[in-house]
Amino acid sequence: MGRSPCCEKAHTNKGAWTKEEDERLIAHIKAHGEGCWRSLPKAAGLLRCGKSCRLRWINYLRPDLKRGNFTEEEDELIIKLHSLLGNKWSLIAGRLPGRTDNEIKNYWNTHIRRKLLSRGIDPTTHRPLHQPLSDITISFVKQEERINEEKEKILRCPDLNLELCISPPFQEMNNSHHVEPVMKREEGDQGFTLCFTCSLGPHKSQGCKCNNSSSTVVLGL
DNA sequence: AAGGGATACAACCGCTCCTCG
DNA sequence: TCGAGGAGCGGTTGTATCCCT
Repeated sequence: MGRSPCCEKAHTNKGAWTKEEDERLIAHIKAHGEGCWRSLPKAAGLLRCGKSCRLRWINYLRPDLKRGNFTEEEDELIIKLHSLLGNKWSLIAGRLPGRTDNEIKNYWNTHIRRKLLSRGIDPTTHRPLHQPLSDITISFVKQEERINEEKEKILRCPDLNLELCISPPFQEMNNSHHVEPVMKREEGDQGFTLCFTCSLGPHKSQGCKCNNSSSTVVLGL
C-alpha cells in the first residue's frame, strides 16, 4: 500500500551531477520551462528522479543565483529573520535575492550557529546561553504589556522591512486552537497575515474562520 | 608527506501541504 | 468531501576539501 514512488529507483542515477546532466537539464528547462518535475527527467533524457532535478535546478543551476560568500549584512539579516521566523528557510530565502533555502540552511548550520554561540547566544532561542529557566516568566496578567514590548522590539528592525501589527490574542480561547504558527501569502496581499484568534494561521484563510482582525500579525515578506 | 579529524555543502529522504478530479 | 498525486520543505547524510599534527 502507500504512495507509489516518485520515480523508478532502480533506473535512476544518484549522487553528484555530471556536467552533461547539468547541460541537459538547463537545455530542457530553457526550452520548455520548469513545468512538471515528475515527467521532466524522461522528457529531458535524464536518468534522475524529478525531485533530484528540481533540487539541482533550484539550488545550483538557476541563472539568478548569487553564489559566493555571504556578506556581513546578509549574515545579520539571516539572524534577524531566523529570530522571527525560526527554521522557515524558504521564507528567509525569500528575503535574500539570489540565495536558496538550502544554501541558507547550510550556512546557518556551519557558520551562523557557531557565530551566535561565540557571542553567547543560543542559536535556537536567540536568548543568552545558560539563562536559567527561572528567569523566563510566563505571565498572562501582563500579556498586553508584553505584546506591546514585542511589537516595539520587532519594529526596531526597520531594515527587515516587515510591516507588522500585533494585537492581544482573543480572550475566549478554546481547545481547538493550534499552537504552531503557520504563514501563507494571501492572494494579492502585500504581506502575510497571521491570525492569533482562531489558529495562529493565515487570517481569513482556510485555517482561519474568524473575522477578528484585531488579533492579526501582518508580515510584509 | 601522510593520515586523521574538522568543515562545508551538495544531494537525498521522508514528511506535509496543496491542488485537482 | 475525499483521496491521489505532485510540489515543496526541513532534517539528515555523504563526500570532497581543508587543516593540523
